[in-house]
Amino acid sequence: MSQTANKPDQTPRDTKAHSIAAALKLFADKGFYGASMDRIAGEIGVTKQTLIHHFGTKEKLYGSVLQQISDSLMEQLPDADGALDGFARAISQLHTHTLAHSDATQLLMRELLDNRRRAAQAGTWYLRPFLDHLNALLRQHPAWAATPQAQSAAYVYQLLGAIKYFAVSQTTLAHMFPSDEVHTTRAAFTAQLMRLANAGPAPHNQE
Amino acid sequence: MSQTANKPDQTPRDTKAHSIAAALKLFADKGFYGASMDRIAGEIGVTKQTLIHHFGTKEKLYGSVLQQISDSLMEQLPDADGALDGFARAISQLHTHTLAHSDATQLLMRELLDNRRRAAQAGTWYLRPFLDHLNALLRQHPAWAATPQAQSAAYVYQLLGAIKYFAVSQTTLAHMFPSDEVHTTRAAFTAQLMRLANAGPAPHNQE
DNA sequence: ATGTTGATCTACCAATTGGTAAGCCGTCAA
DNA sequence: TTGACGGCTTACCAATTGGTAGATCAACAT
Repeated sequence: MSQTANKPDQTPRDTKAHSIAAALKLFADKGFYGASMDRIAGEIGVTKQTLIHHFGTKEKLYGSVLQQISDSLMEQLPDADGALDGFARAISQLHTHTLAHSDATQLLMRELLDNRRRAAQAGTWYLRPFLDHLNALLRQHPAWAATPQAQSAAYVYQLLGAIKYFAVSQTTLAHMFPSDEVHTTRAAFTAQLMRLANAGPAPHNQE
Repeated sequence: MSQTANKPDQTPRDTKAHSIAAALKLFADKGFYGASMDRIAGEIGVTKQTLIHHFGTKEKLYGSVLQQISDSLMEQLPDADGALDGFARAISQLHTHTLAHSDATQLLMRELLDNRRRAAQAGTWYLRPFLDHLNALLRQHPAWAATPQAQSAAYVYQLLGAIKYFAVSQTTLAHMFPSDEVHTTRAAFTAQLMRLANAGPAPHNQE
């Protein structure tokens, strides 16, 4: 901070990437309204106007963050020609290794909460490509494709549900009960839930 | 709007209740930062200063909202001397009939996301009494009390998880896949998950 | 040298934020 | 009647919000 005027000491082009990273962290931490342009810019040592220069508006910056998350998820999706076992395992790992521990998860949860308002009425539902791709993948697996839309919806339901379910409970529980036993129990329950999710669509059951 | 000066046309004392109701709705919809005092006040036809007069500060208004939710949940908790079956069913109904469809759920989800920051550092974790009570209840049920803290934590984990899991997925899925099949599948999966939750702490399993 | 372009800055701006100060006006007890 | 009090108001306030306008500076092609 407090440079003379310009700062050629760092690669100029990755300011955009730095901005998105900082915005991701702050949006995830404080939400859309809670994170100000000044704060985000200050986090990477530039002024708010630099962000505006690169992204135009706050909404578009937010959109860029979500877009990057969506792209990242897309890249991690397994190929369509893989076996069902490998496919399920890849999805599971995508969740366990990426979604469960990242700021992106927190932001996605916030986005899902705000979804109906901002994303829907703005006409841009950034996770759509990811979900469509997932849908297309599932459609090619006969074992899941009895009713393609329903199956993919159910799967997305489980996936997104798991994202929220795991991530929030993790921090919340750790705050409420700083004990190791909690994690043991949680791990067991998690395993059971994953088994349930991997078992495919829910069968009929009484009551 | 545009009254002369006072407005004795409505009971004066329930302005506080109206304020909390309006604040609940707006906080749930837009989050803490997204809901302004002016907006909340305008929603019930008073000025922002009226809210400040009653609650002191925005944080305290937010706290009052959470407090009321917590109290409401407390009231719906079953008695400690009931049978385990009835207890589990009461909790299940508390979720199904109250939490799954209310603004309170949305607000609680936001609160859980913000929890670490605001509630924790402010020293007021408003759900604490509710959780403590739930903990005490579970402690009195030997079937659950092998490791009381872990069991209650696991149960709270399931309960809070279910809150988020159901509510968010409901609106999100409905937006993504406006189909009836989705709800059918979801209902079946929900039933299975509830069965799992009602079965008590997760047993060990391979992998 | 000379333009051009793009990244960044320093001013500003109107609007909105949460909050203070002081007063008005009913109700109700004395 | 009087006076205290609580509910609610109209001013204000400093700070912060997202965003605009214009200038500076480096890089790079001509």
